[in-house]
Amino acid sequence: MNKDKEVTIYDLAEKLNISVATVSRALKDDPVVSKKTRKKIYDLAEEMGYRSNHFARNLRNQRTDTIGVIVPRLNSYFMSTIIAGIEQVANSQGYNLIISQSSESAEKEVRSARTMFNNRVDGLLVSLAYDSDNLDHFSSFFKKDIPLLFFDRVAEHENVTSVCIDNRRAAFEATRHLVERGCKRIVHITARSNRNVYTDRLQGYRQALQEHGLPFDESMVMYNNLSQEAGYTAAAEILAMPVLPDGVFVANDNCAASCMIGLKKKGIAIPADIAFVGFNNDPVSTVVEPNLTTINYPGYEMGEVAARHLINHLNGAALITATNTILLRSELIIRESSLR
Amino acid sequence: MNKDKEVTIYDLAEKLNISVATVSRALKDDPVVSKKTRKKIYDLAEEMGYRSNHFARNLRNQRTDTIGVIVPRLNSYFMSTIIAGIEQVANSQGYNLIISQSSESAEKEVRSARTMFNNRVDGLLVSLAYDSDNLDHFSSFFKKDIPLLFFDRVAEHENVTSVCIDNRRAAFEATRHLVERGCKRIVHITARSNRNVYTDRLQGYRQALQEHGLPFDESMVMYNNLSQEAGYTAAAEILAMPVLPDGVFVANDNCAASCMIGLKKKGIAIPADIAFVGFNNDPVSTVVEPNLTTINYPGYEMGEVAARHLINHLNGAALITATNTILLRSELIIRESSLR
DNA sequence: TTGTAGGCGTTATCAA
DNA sequence: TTGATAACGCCTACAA
Repeated sequence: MNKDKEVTIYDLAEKLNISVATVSRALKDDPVVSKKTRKKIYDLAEEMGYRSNHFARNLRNQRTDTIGVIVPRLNSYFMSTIIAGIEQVANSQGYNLIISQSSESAEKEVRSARTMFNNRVDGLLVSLAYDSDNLDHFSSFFKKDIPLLFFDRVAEHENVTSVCIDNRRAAFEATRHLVERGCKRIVHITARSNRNVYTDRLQGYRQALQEHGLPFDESMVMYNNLSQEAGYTAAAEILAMPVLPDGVFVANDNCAASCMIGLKKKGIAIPADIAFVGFNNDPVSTVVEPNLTTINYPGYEMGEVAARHLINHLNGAALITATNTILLRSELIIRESSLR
Repeated sequence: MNKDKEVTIYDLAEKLNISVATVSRALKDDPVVSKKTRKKIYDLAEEMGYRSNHFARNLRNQRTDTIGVIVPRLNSYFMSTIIAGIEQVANSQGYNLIISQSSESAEKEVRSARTMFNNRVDGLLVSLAYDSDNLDHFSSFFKKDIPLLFFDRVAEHENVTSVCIDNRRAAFEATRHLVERGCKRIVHITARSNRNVYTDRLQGYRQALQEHGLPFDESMVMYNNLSQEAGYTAAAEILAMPVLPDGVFVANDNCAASCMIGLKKKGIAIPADIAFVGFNNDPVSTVVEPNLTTINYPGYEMGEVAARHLINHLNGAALITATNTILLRSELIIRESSLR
């Protein structure tokens, strides 16, 4: 057993006194190779510890069996659930994953895209950063017909399929639920961003108000980064309002939970004084008291669907450009935070 | 601009009437190439949309600039924080990440290891699965001197550096804290696993009891998978105990939080009746009421340290085999759940 | 400072 | 059914 040298098909061929071509064919289960030869080759390969060289193969084949993934942040329960779904599908189909995070910066997203491109990924899955406004950094992918797919944080582009939920509708239902529970002054806490997930939710919120004859008041929309800390700040801001709201719809559970806690500390009763609805169905939503009414966001499923769709395209089983948008089902989960 | 053909250094060389060798050198900023030529080459490369071919390069260089990462699960806040740290360092050093999850199954871990090996990762970062008991599946890495590093869920091996916290000591401090708060009957909830993180915590728990003259009672140790659901079940089990405990130390915040909630629903006052300490400092710990006393686990930092250490070794800046274990600092964060 | 040429390990084409 | 051989794109002695 040679310790410092890789075994190649040449070694196998030489030892068996056959050609590398035959070895190569046998290793790919080409039926044209006789059963006997094939077995001999497999056995020897096993014995000598042969492993195929991906680079040599990729160099020839012009494909990498690798899928690139770019996400805004890795460290959230929500995003990691999506990635788990992606990994599950990709791995079962023999694809590797290269993952990189844009840290919510358009600039870093550009760099990540370039890296992915240079690494010759077969396809790319992207959830866009807060502030990345144009898609020029993906043009190299379009030019080379490398399939691209957006998930969660998406954008319109003729060559790209988007996988997401109907954020407008989900927000509409969340807000309507509050209205039906008797709320008349509903605050919406969201992120200042042009990303679909936020603009759509804002739209759904507005629409629900409108359809129920409630006025839309720009001062009732609060913008922050939706972090836990931001939730506490938001609580303080709410308390400082001339007239307190009676409902709050937050675009993210973590922020909603800490906001609730901040208010409770100041003696506000939830849901009696102010009802709450969050978004995502994060683990915190069943820990905070009262448990948080929220939108169930199918993260794992979204990852699976995105990966499967891309891979189908890669295998020629489906044409990605034919699909514009895949909407996953989301639903309102009603818990105590809104039951008043 | 050719649309369907890759630009190679040959194309550049031909167009400029120089040799590929010069082009290759210029592209790597070899100082031996004259400034003028180098500029010409860079400009043309830019203009023609040249991108280096990683496979060809890897095929020559026998390295991939890729680090493999195997983790038990991707979808936890805790693990994704570590990965974010790894990504940050790896990316800044020009390394790519291939990530795969073992889903807590030794069998899948074996497969993942093989995939990583075949992908010729330059190094491997691993957090072991619950039940993977031997390290045979990494022997191919050892044979080829591919550096391997364990983090969080580690195991002893002469060729592997481990990055973790002092779980025994952290658990000791957590338990001691409960004792100092007057707890005499302390339950420990953990996972049934031989992984260091659990055995060490159990040991720390035992030691703290012992040093404070409290008896260790095997029936006070409850084993489950530390999930949120398991926390509710644990609450029921605690309520069914002949004598209620007055303190609970849980090896994971998520499980601790839901256990607290389960108990509270049945009228148990926390911390007055039963004090709680968790582990990890997960976001839920500041959402659950009362806020959970816990061990702050430096996940992001752990990811950074693990990645940096591996890369230093790869760059020849440090010898990985010389280091046995890197212990990160963890600390007890005292919140209301234990203040009685 | 630049050029020549061989080789990294595979696969596909053509011929036998 | 098998074999010989030319790419795939890059890097690096060695030579000039």
